[in-house]
Amino acid sequence: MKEGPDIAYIAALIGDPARANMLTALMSGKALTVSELAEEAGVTIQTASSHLSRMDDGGLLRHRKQGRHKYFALATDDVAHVLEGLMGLAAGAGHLRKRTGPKDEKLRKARVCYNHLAGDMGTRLYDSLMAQGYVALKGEIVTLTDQGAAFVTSFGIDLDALVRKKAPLCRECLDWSERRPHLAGSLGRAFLSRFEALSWARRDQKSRAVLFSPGGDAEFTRLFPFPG
Amino acid sequence: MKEGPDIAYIAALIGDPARANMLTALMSGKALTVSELAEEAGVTIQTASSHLSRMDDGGLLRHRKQGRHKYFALATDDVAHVLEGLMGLAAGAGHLRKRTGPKDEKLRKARVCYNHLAGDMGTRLYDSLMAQGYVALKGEIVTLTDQGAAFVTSFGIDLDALVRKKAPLCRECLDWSERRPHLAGSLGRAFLSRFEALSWARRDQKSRAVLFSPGGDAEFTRLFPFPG
DNA sequence: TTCATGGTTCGACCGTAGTCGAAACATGCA
DNA sequence: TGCATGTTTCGACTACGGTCGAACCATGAA
Repeated sequence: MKEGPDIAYIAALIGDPARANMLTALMSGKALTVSELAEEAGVTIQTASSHLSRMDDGGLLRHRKQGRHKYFALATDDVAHVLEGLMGLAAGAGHLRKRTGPKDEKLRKARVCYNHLAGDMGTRLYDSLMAQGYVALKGEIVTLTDQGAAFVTSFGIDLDALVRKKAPLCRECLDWSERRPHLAGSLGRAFLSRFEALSWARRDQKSRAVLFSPGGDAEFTRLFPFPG
Repeated sequence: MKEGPDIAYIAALIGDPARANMLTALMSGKALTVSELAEEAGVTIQTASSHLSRMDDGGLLRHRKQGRHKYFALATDDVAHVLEGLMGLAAGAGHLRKRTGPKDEKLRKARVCYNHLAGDMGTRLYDSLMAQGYVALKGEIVTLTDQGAAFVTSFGIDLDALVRKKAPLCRECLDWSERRPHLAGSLGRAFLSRFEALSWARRDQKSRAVLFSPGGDAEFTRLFPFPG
């Protein structure tokens, strides 16, 4: 009857609690097995299997078979982007699944958004890179400046390796807790990896939280000062 | 059990066909009455009323009572943004509600995205403004340059009036058909209004399509040339 | 006041889709 | 080959929620 894409189909796919739990778990960026996702969603393996194949068909997920395991991950960054947007709407409407607690506090400070850093520290990183002239918006695309390239390399990121990949280097991603953009793309991912390699931060095993050590926090603030 | 916002609640709200139809209709940016939306969704007025109040509670809509009419609109630009993202996923997965036809062609060329111009011409406008240095990305925000301000004013847009409003002047919005950003925000809205005022284009009454006249198309291309 | 129109509430019906148990299938290991 | 583990398929149950008819409420016009 109507024109345009069938948004109800996709939204309904996301709109089931069990599936939403799995998708949220996959926002960690890690590929997870059917059993792990069943556990996350609080549902038996059979139902999880059914849900996962439907989301796969719907283009939300991609999978990789490895021996007798089947690993699922979000299909694209776009999917993660939409999920983050939905989180923003849900948070804005005051529909948190759990009232704000200590865990929530950590998530707002720093967390993994698919594969890059989000939350307060994510937006601070982005703002600081902008303010120092390391990244700039050229045309519709966020680009790394010459100074930025030098900085990134000196920071220990193998820029050439990133450039060789097809994936876009820089992208904006809207943060649900800060309601401002932060850095995504392969560079965003590289920054997070580098923070972990330097032992500035480590990922919480049980949630999306990224835990900075006191020393790491200090180094981070030194290198990425507030723009104002 | 899980941390974070309840995305299933919001997604399920969008995921019902009747509600999705109403939301899609509201992407035109026009405020519509209960009866009109019932018509759009192909459902009786009672059920429409129920759906609308639920979406209102969920923060997706806002409403305004006017006499015995009740007008509904999307609550914020963020909602429109997420809907556009969902359309992108649905289109990417090949789930169009109707197979591509002549109407679809027009939508891809130029359409209304909430209140601003989207589709091929929307992204062309944005790219051209960027390339000519009229807008630039400063920090995390898209800003109008001094030259841009002069241009906009000379084009007949009352910039002072826009600035006086609280709403952000420029924003990016991701286009589902082009898969690239275009200009949103109050300036995006103002451009579309100006195109209509100049009779370069008019809105299709029955769809989200924006129909450019041959003359309007030529003027548009002259003023907003391809960046390449 | 009376009437017409737009919207809401109530109650009942019904179908879809989420759920799980059981059994089959697949893969790796000994 | 046999066994253990991971995943899928099948079938049946159930409940949640979308739907509508009917009656009720609200507003504006005559």
